[in-house]
Amino acid sequence: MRASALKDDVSFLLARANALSLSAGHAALAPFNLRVRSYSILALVADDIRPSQRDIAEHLRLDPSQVVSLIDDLQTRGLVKRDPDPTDRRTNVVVMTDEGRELFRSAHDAVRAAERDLHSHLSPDQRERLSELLLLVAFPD
Amino acid sequence: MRASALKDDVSFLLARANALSLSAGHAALAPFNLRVRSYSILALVADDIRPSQRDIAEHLRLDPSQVVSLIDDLQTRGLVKRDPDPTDRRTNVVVMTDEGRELFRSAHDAVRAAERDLHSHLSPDQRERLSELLLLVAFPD
DNA sequence: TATTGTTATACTCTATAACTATA
DNA sequence: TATAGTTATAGAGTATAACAATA
Repeated sequence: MRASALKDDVSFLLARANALSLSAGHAALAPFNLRVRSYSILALVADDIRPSQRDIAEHLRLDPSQVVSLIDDLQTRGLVKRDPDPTDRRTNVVVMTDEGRELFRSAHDAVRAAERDLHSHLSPDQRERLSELLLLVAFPD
Repeated sequence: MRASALKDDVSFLLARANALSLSAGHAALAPFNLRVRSYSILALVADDIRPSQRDIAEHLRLDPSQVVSLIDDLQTRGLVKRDPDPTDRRTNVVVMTDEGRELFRSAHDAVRAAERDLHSHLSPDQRERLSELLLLVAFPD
């Protein structure tokens, strides 16, 4: 069964690997009341890049309209806030609050632990190479 | 932006790579009136493994109840059919029809072409290694 | 008792179009 | 004329529980 036409199909392997990773991620994030997508936004904002909602949408491959409600939720919970961009009154810049930073730190640890667990059968070298190759595929530019 | 906390996060890269691959896949499959999931079922059935619906569900990480409606659709279109398993009257074995085989062949070509295009910036060696590593991650057993 | 396929339901995610305020 | 954010809506994907037939 493993040796089906799909087994050398990179798209299929990608889909299955991602499904496993998503499950593990959601399980790890549940205690923090975060989903993978809200966690990703926190991660993006955590670096003090001050991204606009548009930046977030593009980097996370989300529609701008989805970002609205995700940020709404995070803002309601006091984890991020919207700052007006002084140079363009149309755009909001998303920044992290102290509570957000703290929650993200714990969530980040949990995610890393889950990931380490999920890939425990890979050698450090294999993990490294996987990461490099995936970066190429995820950001082909 | 590319250099955010997420860039060395395998889960994130996996998610983004999969999103790109899904888009390309859906675009390639649209002319055949297939979605990625129905295509995957065809691919699994195409090898004459005669999988049960349960087998399909497990291998594709779908809930058995989802498989029902996917097979319903494919069967209505005459692409697959359900054969009773002689050794266990509870289970259906899913097999391909001639039309199904023919459609799958064309769809398979289209998917391969799209995939080749999507990974055209990788060397053959990199593609090979990516495939091997993903197989390890997708099937950790 | 446990398992296969099935039905039903609710929730999340994804995709699209249209609107407003700014540029 | 184009872009950022927003609202609304519909469709696809996901998760769960319960049931009949069979093992």
